[in-house]
Amino acid sequence: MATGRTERPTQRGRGIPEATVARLPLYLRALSALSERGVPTVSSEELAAAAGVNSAKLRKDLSYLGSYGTRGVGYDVEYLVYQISRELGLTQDWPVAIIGIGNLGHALANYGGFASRGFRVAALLDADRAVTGQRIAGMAVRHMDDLEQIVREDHVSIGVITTPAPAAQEVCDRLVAAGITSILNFAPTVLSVPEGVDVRKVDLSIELQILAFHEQRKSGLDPVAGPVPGRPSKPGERGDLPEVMPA
Amino acid sequence: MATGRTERPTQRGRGIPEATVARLPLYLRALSALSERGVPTVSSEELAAAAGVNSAKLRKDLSYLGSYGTRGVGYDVEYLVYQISRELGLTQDWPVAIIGIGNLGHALANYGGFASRGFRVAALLDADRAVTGQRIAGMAVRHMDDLEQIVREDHVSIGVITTPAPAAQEVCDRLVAAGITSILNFAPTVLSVPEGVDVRKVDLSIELQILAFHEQRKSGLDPVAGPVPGRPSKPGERGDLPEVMPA
DNA sequence: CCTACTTTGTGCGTACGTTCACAAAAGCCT
DNA sequence: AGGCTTTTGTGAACGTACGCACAAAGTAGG
Ligand SMILES: NC(=O)c1ccc[n+]([C@@H]2O[C@H](COP(=O)([O-])OP(=O)(O)OC[C@H]3O[C@@H](n4cnc5c(N)ncnc54)[C@H](O)[C@@H]3O)[C@@H](O)[C@H]2O)c1
Ligand SMILES: NC(=O)c1ccc[n+]([C@@H]2O[C@H](COP(=O)([O-])OP(=O)(O)OC[C@H]3O[C@@H](n4cnc5c(N)ncnc54)[C@H](O)[C@@H]3O)[C@@H](O)[C@H]2O)c1
Repeated sequence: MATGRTERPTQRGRGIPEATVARLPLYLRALSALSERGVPTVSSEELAAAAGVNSAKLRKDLSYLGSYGTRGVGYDVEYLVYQISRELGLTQDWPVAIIGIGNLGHALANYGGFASRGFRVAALLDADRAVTGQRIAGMAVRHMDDLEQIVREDHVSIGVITTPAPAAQEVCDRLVAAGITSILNFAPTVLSVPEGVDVRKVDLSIELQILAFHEQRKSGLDPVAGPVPGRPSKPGERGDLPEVMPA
Repeated sequence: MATGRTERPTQRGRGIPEATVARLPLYLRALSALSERGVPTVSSEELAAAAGVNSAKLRKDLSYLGSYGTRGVGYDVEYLVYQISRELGLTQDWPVAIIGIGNLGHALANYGGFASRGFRVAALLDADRAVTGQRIAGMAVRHMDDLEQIVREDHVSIGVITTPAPAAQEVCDRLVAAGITSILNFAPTVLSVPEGVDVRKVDLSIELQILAFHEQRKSGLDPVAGPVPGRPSKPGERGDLPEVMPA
């Protein structure tokens, strides 16, 4: 999962738990599908199944938003779509800027799924003059020189970083300086940002490594005990590894 | 964060907490950078800073792997790189198949960062005959007809789904039937899989929605309270839609 | 109106994750 | 060798998350 530093001990007063916030989009998606099929109401059991979660969890999550269900009946689909959208801030428009129009930036720029939920690609930016000026998905790639102006004029508040890792921190700093307070980072680096700026990351490599970990477990063999690169080795050492044998 | 269904109550005995597993790749990346710079040892404080976590957490995480540090000194970089790699299963090769070579599949296929950690793109697959046969990154796109054979012959154990959402479950089922037990899903759908198969998802749209939620909070205004679409309302009816006015 | 049934909203026990804080271990210097 | 410094490894306290199970609230039918 791409988990970023959006975490806080959990907000005060009216705060919705972070774990819940992360699931709301899931519910919203399931509800949208129901809505399109013209389904008027849905029970927590059905909705939970569609979202792939436990129904008690779903009910608790929804209860943070308010008491929007009807006992004996379920939830009104349209009404709940609206409430969740509102809570997530999707009733307003969020202009997004994509920085680094290479392989990945290209794919994102061409991606239609963005617009669907109030996220609008407002600008594509790159530092390479061989790239700037190109038109992608009907939009000209602008040069990084124009960053500050673009952010200001288009009220961009979300930046997506798809530059190579070594450039990411620098780009991030510029985005922050330009006034952006939410960043989605695809570069495999830890970004450091001042208080008040949220960073979330999407890291393919980490996801694969987590899968590999479990895959290895499944294949029975414990973490391959093999020739170990000599321990830091003080004086004396135990040479080899644990040597766990699972029967 | 893309969080998938890799969760389990936590393994028995020798089990490493899921949260820890998710951070190991982060430590590994930081350590690799240190290793390249020729740094021989690192303290938990330094490594934690590089990975963007609390040092106590880092030490506890590492302690699950074993007692690999030296008090008063820190951790031997090379040794720790090896231990984490081994634990994650990166000392072996993981052939990966990418299914759905469109915008995103293309970008992934061209991406070099894969190979770096033992993940090898073994096959590119698509259902569209206009796509199959094309060469991408020196590799021919194969047709879905060959899926089972490819999985068998190349020992593919990890599948990456980059098809449109409506096709994802069907593709997933075929992957599972072919023997794949780890799936990374980029399509915005909940996949259902049998016990024993791990699915992790990467969902851009969810990440943006989480950012929007926090962004909205930061902009002061609570979730725009405005004229609400008439509550579900018993009998029939429900008024009209949102009509939010953000002042 | 009253009874039977459905489904929400939530209290509560449990498990999991994070952080503090410190004893114990190791190196270093005299 | 002993004392001083550094830094690990972990016990314990706290906070967050999960899911069961059930009362309360609603619908439906007579
Ligand atoms: N391609 C993938 O499938 C993939 C997958 C996972 C992660 N990533 C990560 O995403 C990032 C982009 O990957 P990619 O394959 O698109 O790389 P790429 O090299 O194709 O594209 C990077 C783009 O960023 C631009 N750039 C470089 N420095 C810049 C700067 N300082 N300011 C603005 N733009 C700058 C370059 O001109 C280039 O157009 C990398 O960090 C990569 O590790 C990519
Ligand atoms: N492009 C992005 O930046 C982006 C971002 C986030 C999520 N996604 C998601 O990733 C997925 C792919 O996006 P995309 O933009 O690459 O779409 P795309 O339409 O460009 O590519 C999809 C590819 O999948 C192939 N395909 C369709 N049905 C198939 C099947 N049954 N078996 C095998 N192959 C099949 C198609 O032939 C096509 O080549 C979508 O689910 C999308 O929502 C894309």
